[in-house]
Amino acid sequence: MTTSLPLLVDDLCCAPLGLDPLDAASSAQLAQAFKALSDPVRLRLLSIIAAAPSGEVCACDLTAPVGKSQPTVSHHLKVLREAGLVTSRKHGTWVHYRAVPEQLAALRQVLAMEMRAGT
Amino acid sequence: MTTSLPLLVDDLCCAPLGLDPLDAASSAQLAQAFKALSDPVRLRLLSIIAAAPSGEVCACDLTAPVGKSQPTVSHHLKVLREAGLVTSRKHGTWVHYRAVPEQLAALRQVLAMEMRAGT
DNA sequence: TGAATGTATCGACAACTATCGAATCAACGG
DNA sequence: CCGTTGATTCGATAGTTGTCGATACATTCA
Repeated sequence: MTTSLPLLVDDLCCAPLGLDPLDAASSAQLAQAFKALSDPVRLRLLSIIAAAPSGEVCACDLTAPVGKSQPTVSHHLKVLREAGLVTSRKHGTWVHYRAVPEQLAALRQVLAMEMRAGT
Repeated sequence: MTTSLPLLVDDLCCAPLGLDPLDAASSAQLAQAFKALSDPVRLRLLSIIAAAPSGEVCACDLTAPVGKSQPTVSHHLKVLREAGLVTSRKHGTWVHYRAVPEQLAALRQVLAMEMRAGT
């Protein structure tokens, strides 16, 4: 960019960029959260959990709907948990999962980035 | 909450799941969109594009901010384009990228899944 | 205690991805 | 025409990830 001595070249290429909209650190952190949603199985799991009437879903009821093995589902639930999208709670032998609305809201807000474009 | 540890536990593991909140097809399609956001470089690129005052950003001005090689940036822009998050427009020698607000809005709506939980 | 069941972890493998250098394509200017 | 510049594509490689079977852990029940 900015070739050597642009004489007539000033208007054509680009309007000046906006200010730094997302630094490297923030983007890395957010990317991890979005990465948790980048798998169909995890999306379905989260969807099932979030849409549960009681707000909680037993892990034992999550393997069948997604059609994956129990270790696989456990792995995906761990990813969702580490991304802060769900929380787990032991209830006797079982583990109940619950969505974290605040985290979902945070991601929603990031996707509203185009709103920040002034003028 | 409520009473804890019932003795004859048989059916009480889980409250019945909600209805199918996200079928396999939808989740696959959505996962692809989120996957496009699951990389820090792509997030920054989209952020820069979306926050541009003019609404468009030349590809030539996108390599420096993310600190990646030009082919790499081109690759990421292609991913964003195929995910429907940005559109490209040739302007002479340069290519200008523009965010797609509708797609961002669609993803925001998906993240509002917990709102669909009735009761 | 031992058996049974629900979860989580481990080990391994196949598939995918990010990254870069080099080559190729496209468009403009002299 | 060529030469320059921007953008895409290609080939290769290192790292990541989804998946499952086998295993280990935890809890409840007999």
